[in-house]
Amino acid sequence: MSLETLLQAALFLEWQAQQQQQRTRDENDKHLLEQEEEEEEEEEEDEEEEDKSSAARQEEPITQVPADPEAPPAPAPPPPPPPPLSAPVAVIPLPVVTSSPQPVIQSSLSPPVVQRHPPVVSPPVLNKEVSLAPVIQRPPGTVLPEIQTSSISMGSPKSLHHYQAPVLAITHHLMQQQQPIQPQPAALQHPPPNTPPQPLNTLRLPVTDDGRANEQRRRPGGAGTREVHNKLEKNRRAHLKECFETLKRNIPNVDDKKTSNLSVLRSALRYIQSLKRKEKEYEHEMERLAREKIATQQRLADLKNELSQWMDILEIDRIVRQTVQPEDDQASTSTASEGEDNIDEDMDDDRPVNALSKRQPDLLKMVPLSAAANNHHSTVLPQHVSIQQKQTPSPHAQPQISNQALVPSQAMVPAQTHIMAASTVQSTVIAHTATTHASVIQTLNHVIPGPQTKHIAHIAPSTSNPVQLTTAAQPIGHITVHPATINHMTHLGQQLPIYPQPVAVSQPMMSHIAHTISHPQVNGTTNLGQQAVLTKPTVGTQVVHHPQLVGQTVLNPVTMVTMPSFPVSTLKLA
DNA sequence: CTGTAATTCGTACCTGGT
DNA sequence: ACCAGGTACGAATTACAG
Repeated sequence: MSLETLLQAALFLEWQAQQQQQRTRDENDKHLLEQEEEEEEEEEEDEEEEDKSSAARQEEPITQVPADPEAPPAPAPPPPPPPPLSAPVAVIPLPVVTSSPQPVIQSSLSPPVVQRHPPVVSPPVLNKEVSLAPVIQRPPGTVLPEIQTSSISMGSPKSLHHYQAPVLAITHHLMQQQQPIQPQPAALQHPPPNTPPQPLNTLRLPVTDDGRANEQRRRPGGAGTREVHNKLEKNRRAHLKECFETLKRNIPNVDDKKTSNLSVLRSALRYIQSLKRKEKEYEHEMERLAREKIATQQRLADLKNELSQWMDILEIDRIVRQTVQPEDDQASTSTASEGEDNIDEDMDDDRPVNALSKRQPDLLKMVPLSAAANNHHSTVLPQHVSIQQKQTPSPHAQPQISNQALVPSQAMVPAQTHIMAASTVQSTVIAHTATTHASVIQTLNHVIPGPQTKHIAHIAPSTSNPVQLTTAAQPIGHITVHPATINHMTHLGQQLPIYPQPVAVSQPMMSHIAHTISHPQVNGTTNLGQQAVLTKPTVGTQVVHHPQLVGQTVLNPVTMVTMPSFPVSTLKLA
């Protein structure tokens, strides 16, 4: 009794020790298992392909199996049940069962006993408790060597570490090794009564011959190697089982129960196929998104190009507008300044001319008539004036420039002059570029061309190189930009070079300018330069404050800057 | 409907062969 | 180390008698 208890206690302690070791190994093994899962999945793909074919094969056979002659073998087992005759076998264990001190080990050991030798314990009279009895009652003399051998074999880290088998499997195996001993006493006492159901294979040898079996087990290369082999095989099965469990855990929607290894493999196959389908779908989606991205980028590039082209067009328009502005400004200026009071102002504009012609016939004489006759612009100005004044319809066709530039009012703005119409709202500075300058001169030429109108004979600095206008008329007077004008201009562009020298302006022009710059809207008094001195023309410019314009906003102020040698003459007509 | 025997299925084990 | 054949067991299912 004491030896048995000591033996069981030792086994239990050993089991605990191994369990602790295994716990430490399991942590490391988890990583390996995870790696193995991947390997297994790959393997399973191959296996499953075979399974598919085999499954298809098996499914058919399954239905056919009942008809197969294999059915007879199944009924063959019935013979085994009949042999329940070994009642005496159970007689011995019975007293021992009551003395079994540790039922825990009994429960773990009991199944193998029944498995290994069902014929021996098979008698229906005996319950499992009866069959358990031999386990506890095994003779110590035989058990100890078994434990030693088993413990040695189990102690080898090679086998344990190799398969990472669960502790239970190992311990179970360890205890199973004790089992062959159990039947031995029974076998010794009771020769195998039911040999027919279980064929006389090698398993019988250790059972039947106690001493010889032990010798064979210990004998290298003999039957003793079977134990080691069984153990390794058991570890292998345990490993395989662990892998299946791991695989099962990684498959979604798989019942923990009712899942055989075969079903696990099938579900894994389905899962892998579904993953592959999803992968393809995602690849297609990525391709689509990539194409969409490329198309979007292309569209963006096109829009950028279009935008840049539009910017260029706008820039060109701006430049064109600036070049054309003088004409428009000139026209609009006159319109703005004379629009509302065109009746009166026009009369004023005309009157001075007439007055001028009357008062200073000499000046009129100075204007060459041939120039007026040859220059087609001579016909323009009257037309222009007539349009502005709305008094006399244009007898002749308007020149191209005047078509665009000479816009009398908003009501008469044609569709093609929308740019100028928009620009008339704000004050405009005629840029000081050469082209602008030329255009300014040209515009002035158009607007104030000839001697017939006697509006302007010459606008040019009074220096040695004056800018000669087409009319080549004698300067009527000199004008420098009024400080107010410059003041008004400076806020638009302070860096604009102000032409310091006086400019010769005809009387009507001077009158017009004087009228405009003296408008209450332009009331700057800052003296920006010594050159900015307004000198009244000698011809006597009339400065008229139109009552209707007082306090009103001039819609289209114009600033013209005149430069000397290339100069941009700035004349602000506010 | 219930209890029991028979059957099936899945799993574990042993063993020999490769 | 792996595999296949054979064996055995437990659980679940099915068939059947009472």
